Amino acid sequence: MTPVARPRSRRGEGERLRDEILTAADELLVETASEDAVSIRAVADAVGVTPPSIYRHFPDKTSLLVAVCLRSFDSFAEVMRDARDPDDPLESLRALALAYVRYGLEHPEHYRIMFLDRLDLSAEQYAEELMSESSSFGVLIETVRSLKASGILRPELVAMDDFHLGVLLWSSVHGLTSLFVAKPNLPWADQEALVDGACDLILNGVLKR
Amino acid sequence: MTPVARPRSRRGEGERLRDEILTAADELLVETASEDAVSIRAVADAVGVTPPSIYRHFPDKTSLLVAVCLRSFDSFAEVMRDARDPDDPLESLRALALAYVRYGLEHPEHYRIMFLDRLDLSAEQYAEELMSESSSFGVLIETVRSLKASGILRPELVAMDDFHLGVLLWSSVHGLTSLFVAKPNLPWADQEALVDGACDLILNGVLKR
DNA sequence: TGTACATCAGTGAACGCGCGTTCACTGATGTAC
DNA sequence: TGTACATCAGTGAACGCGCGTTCACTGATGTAC
Repeated sequence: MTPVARPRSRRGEGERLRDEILTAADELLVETASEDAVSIRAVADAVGVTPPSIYRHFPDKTSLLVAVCLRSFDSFAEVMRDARDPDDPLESLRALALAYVRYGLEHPEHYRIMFLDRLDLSAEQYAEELMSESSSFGVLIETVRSLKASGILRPELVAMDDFHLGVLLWSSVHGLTSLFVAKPNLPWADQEALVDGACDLILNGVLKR
Repeated sequence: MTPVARPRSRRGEGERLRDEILTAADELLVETASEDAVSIRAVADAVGVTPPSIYRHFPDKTSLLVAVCLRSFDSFAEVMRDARDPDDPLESLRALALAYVRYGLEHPEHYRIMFLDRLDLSAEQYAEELMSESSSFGVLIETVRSLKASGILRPELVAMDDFHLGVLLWSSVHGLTSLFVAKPNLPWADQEALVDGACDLILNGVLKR
């Protein structure tokens, strides 16, 4: 509402606005806790620019949201990379699981657009995301390989495709996280204990007898 | 668009419209595969009635959606009740898991409004839903109790709160299901194999060594 | 060094749309006398 | 048996809103000569 003074970018620095738009969209998402509140007009307002300016950088609203989503993937992947323990694959798995759930609880709106909402990337975009070593899934796959190599996994799992096993582990933590994020009114009682329980369940399901 | 002829209900049968509204909203949800398409106006149109008529039966749009959601809970619970095997708790667990994922894949829009979307019931509504023996969660809890009684579970799990253990099992299948439903473009390769893998993981995590 | 000009970042006004919701109403139907 | 009337199911028209998007434009800025 209150117009923000924003100086026009210098010639050749037009791309700066693109970044400001993404940042504003992201902040809007977090502050309003609602994807619906991230409208072209609201973003333009937040940046201090008129709506048509957005179209100079994004062909339509969906592209803007996808860009916000890709940004989230990056920051989420960074959290995952920081969480892993390169020396101990089992410890790494546990640490990743805990960091994963924590990220969801601390950034519910980001978690939503990445993993819960209707907003779906193209198969190609996903393929690229999954293949990248530095992506969150890449970090998981790396851990899967270390686990296999360490010889502590059940043999059926060692024989399993990396991607396949990665998805199973992912979905195990995603289940609890997405329920927490999507249905905060459910009487969870003790979320932390549930997370611990989920970790134990995964580890017990995964380790050799 | 084409006006549907709908005769006015007789005196005292006004409640019939309420049912027609819910059915129309449900069909709209399924046909358009989009919660956004379920607007007061679209529902009124589908029933063959003017928008203000909706307000005779629902105070606002959210109440209508909640009613649709509660209906979904009922039909989903019926599927779960039919899936269980009263004689074999372990078989029951596996059957529930398979039926659960299948339901999600076959009714993605219902799955969405029940477990993925922003639409959140009140804590009281959830408590009632969870407490009911005939609800889907009630069926799960019943299976949890049989499992505990059968003596095949790991002792830590037997010591665990029923609700707690129920949530863990629930979240295990919800993880995969919600990913399938929310992100159909992800290159899943073989969904069925993943479901089998998830079941095995759960059973291995849950059974005595 | 000065100036004409192309380029570029952004504007202002408007488009048509569908939405949730409110309001005063109408007209068929069952009921009381 | 006939009629006045209250009730009830639903209507018609309108409200104000915010949305995505398009269009022709403006005016500052760097550059070529």
